[in-house]
Amino acid sequence: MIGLYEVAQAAGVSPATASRALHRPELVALRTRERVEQAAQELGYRPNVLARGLRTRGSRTIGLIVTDILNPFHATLAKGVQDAAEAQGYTVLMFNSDEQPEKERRALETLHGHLPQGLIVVPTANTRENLAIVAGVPTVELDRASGTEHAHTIMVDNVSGSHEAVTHLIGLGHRHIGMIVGQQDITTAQERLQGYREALESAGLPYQDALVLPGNHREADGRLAALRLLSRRERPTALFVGNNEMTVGAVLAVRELGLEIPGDLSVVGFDDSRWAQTMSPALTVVSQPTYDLGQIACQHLLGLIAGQPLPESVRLPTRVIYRQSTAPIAAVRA
Amino acid sequence: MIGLYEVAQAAGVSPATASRALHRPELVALRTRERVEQAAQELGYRPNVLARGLRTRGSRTIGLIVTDILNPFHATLAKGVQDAAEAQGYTVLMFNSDEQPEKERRALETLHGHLPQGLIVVPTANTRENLAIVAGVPTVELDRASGTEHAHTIMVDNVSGSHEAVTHLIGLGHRHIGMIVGQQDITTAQERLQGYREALESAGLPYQDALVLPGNHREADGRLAALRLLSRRERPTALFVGNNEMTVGAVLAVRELGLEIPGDLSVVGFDDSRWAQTMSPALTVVSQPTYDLGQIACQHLLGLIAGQPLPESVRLPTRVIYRQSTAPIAAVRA
DNA sequence: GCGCCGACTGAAATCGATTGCAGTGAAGGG
DNA sequence: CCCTTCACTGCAATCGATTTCAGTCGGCGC
Repeated sequence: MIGLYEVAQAAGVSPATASRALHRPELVALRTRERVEQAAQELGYRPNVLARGLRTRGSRTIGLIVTDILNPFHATLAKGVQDAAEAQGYTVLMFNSDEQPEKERRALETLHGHLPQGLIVVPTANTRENLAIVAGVPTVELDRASGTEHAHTIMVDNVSGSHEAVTHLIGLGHRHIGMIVGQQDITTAQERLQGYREALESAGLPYQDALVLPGNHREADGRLAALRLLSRRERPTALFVGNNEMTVGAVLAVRELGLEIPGDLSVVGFDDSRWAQTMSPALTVVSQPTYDLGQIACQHLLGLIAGQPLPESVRLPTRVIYRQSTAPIAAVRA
Repeated sequence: MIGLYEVAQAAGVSPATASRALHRPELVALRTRERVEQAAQELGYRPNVLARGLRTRGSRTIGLIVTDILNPFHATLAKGVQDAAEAQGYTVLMFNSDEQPEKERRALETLHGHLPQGLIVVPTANTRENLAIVAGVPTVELDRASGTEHAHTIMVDNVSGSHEAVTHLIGLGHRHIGMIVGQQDITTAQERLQGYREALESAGLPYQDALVLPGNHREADGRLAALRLLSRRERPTALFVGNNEMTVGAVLAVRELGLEIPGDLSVVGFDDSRWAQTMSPALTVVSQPTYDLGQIACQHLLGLIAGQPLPESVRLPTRVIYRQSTAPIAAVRA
């Protein structure tokens, strides 16, 4: 392994000078610096991040914990974070919590040993307690809030997105609008439900508990919830699903039941995806600036690390994309 | 920060003994060990991975470079690798090359500084040269081969999968079978094309260059290639697409042209996905044991690190999943 | 009772990079 | 011509964990 020592030898200086030449150029004579730089170049010197991190307590590493890398939403977040980190010379240590607080805890413990300079986490139900493990490390919560006081959060405007989507359905004449929503221990699910309720309220429609079914964020849950909801005597004419995975399940359930979209049922999903774009009919969705969310979270974190004053909460806008899965209720009645 | 020193103090021993107590228990008296363990527990001691890695040159870290984390295939590989690594107490440093040799090189350089104990890479076109950066580090090539001599590779049986898929189409009576295939600088693309050729040959059908169009692995390329192929005077009656992303593009192109699947055209894709399962009609595909591929690659690598003798090349089987996107040609003629 | 063995423990070196402090030499001012 | 100053460089300590080597101490055999 080529170490600083070898470079120093080759350049005929001490390791101390070599070190300075490479990252504090102003402290070293020009000629010396050039010799060192050339030696480093020729030998293919790469600093040992471990040694440097140990000494400076600054590993130029940040941690990222997402809940499910197989979910394209999270994969996109991760890419946003990574790209932003790489642009600033930071390395990302990524972990999956699979939505399990216990796995999240283990990930945080592992991470802690790597002395990360910052942390981005998509919280699970227990994140507030788990974060104690990395107390003192600048942290940004992404997509959801853990409830920790004064935590920095980067989220989207779930309430508005949800509100707009449901208002759209109401505008099409729908009065019985079902919702499949995530567990209420997660802020995104709470907020999306809130948007649904507020939209109904704005339109003077009653909120019916029976039309709202919870699911555990995954496809299978979405399918079961949709099957139940659509088997009711008085079937909803529209369905709003609170996340991307459950939307897939819900659409499959609709097909199983032999219902036509949007003829028998209008459907709106939360979070756009290639699947939503290419299924037929293409799905109307509340889209989120997912990649930006990741990038901004990372930039925000790097700002925190640098000690910049930053707002505690950032909300990015959501936007409804109108496609072919929603239609006026008239079509149904006809 | 709680270091080994603090633990040692609390237990009334030297750091040396504390260190041994925690990971070489047989060298320490039982009572001492218990005191140290309890102290570590109470103080919430977590070893500093940097210091340990520096000293032992074994960071219990492996590197992973995939070409596109947004591609569910790669995300699944990554998850397989991560799960296997975590099970053995290894941490994964993941990078994206975005199919760009230059980004791959940078990733390798960064990785090198982290002294990984092993490396798993999905090669790009230049990997053979780039790997010089981490010479000496046990490396496993995943999904593709870089061409490096004596490299360890974990791949699927592309030739068979491709062969079986095309033979299936031939069996349905298809004689003009188009193929959209990746750039030939990547082994998977070469092998899939080879399977296509061999299947034709086995059936005594001629290979027609004009029916095979290359694409750069992405959706847009698949779409363009399909548009070209399907606009020919003598339109193919079946289409075999060599990877998942291009398949999406191809299917979109088919829709644009107003063709029915499988009525006007049978389609087979390579690599299963949720999209393939839920599009209508559901897509016939050559499926790969993607998650296993990642897991096995990781286990293989950990085996190499441990110095086990292992075969240089591992091939996992592919399997054709017959769904609704393929039909007898009779239906077309009728 | 003496000596030896073995089980444990601790001091100190080590990994590689960084950095406070001190030292060197040359230049410049008086 | 001497002293100060400043630019530059090197020594050595440091980060935290591991590991070699050299003890220490009790116990056991003879």
